[in-house]
Amino acid sequence: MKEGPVIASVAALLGDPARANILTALMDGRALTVSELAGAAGVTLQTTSGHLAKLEAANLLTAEKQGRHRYFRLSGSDVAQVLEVLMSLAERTGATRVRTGPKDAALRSARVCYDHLAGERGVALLDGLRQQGLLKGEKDMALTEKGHAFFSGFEIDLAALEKSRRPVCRACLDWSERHNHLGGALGAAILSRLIDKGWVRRDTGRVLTFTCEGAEGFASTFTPAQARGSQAA
Amino acid sequence: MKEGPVIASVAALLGDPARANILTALMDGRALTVSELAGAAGVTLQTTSGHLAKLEAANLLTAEKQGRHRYFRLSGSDVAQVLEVLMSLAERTGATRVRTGPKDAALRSARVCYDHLAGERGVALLDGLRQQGLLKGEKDMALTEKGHAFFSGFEIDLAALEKSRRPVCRACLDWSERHNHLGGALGAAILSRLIDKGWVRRDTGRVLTFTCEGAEGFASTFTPAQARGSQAA
DNA sequence: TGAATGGTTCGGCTACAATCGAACTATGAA
DNA sequence: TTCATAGTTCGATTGTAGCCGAACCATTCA
Repeated sequence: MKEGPVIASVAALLGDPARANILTALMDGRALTVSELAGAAGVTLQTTSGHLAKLEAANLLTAEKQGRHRYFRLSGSDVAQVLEVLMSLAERTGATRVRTGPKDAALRSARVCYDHLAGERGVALLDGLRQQGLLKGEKDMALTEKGHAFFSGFEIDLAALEKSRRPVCRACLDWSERHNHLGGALGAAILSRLIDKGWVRRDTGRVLTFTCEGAEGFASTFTPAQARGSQAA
Repeated sequence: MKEGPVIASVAALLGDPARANILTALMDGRALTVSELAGAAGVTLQTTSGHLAKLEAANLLTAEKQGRHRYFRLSGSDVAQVLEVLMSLAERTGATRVRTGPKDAALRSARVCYDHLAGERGVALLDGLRQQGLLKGEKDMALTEKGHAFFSGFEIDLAALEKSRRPVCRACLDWSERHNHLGGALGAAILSRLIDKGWVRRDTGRVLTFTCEGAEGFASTFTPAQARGSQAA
């Protein structure tokens, strides 16, 4: 049978510190150049190039060339999900060190997971959508009629989303919260809309910052009145 | 920040072939001795001992001594879940080689994931419970009243399950099916009940075999009439 | 054209970690 | 007691993979 080695090869790829840094740097879903990744990984350009070749060969990353740059991104949100699950395990087993710098708190509050919102806010978003009856289902979720109406009001082009081969709604396990948040095409669309509206700002790394009116708007839009009470700054 | 290394250390543990074999051998939730694991890993006893020490230090395994044996088991079902997710990714990215021996098909049909039912049957079980309105919710699922009644009829002591600190219902991503199946205390209890009733037999490894009347009983109990049609042998 | 920037390839160095033989401890059986 | 089985510890070996310096392509800009 030998199924062990199957997971071993991919796990070994994630097991090198430099590569792990590269992958987590890409968890925000953006595409980065080799030099940027070299900076994130803390190794030289040559070394980074070698790592990227391996990751690409294993289909964990995809590359595209633009001018004299090569941009790398995760090959799919499932890669990001594996990373989140691993962080979750690492935390449970206490492999976690130092603990909670100031940035850590920000990460727990709101961060980008590949291309959608994660952290407390991400979980709150999904819960809110469910409580308002806009979304139904468990793993393969779907929008209700009410949900369709809601999102056209929110200026999201659902028809376009449904055309792509990417699932519209997808549950994604949240590393810090241990609940699901909303991924998929809709999750991505919501985040980009939040940014467009100026509700959310993208900091360096994966941290997302809610503006003042953004926090209010978010809460009143997605978090129904009865569900409030635990909304940190 | 350096969060990369956090996942790197645990991923590196999973990345060694011998250790990966050890862990997958333990995925059926049973506790195995050092010698048994040495056999599964294909290395000598000394080497195995070293690996086990590392895995235990990282809290991925727990050990207990019994006479002159030492039994190792996964430290929790979350470890099993990480392994399943990794397999899932390995399959998607095509790290999978040779493909589908006869045993592979059996594994896809029904296998044990830590201590509960996985594979086609596992997914069917969860779907069936939902369709019959016995279970509700998405990630943190819960039994409905109807569900409570149903399982006392099935001779499962729910009160006992609820006393343990382990969650009663837990969604667990299925490696082969890419859907959820039912883990948690209830998932474990159901599987052990299925075995007690003689509906399911545990083969070597993780394969589960349904007896003839077991397959019938399972279908009529958990799979409501309208959901049938795709039940392989 | 030449210069500068972004990436890749090559070769050699280094370090680490997996492995096993052999010696040692502990439990149980005769 | 003595023997046998289960497991650990130690030391030495080995292989491999990460790393970087240096040289080499490729693209853009002047």
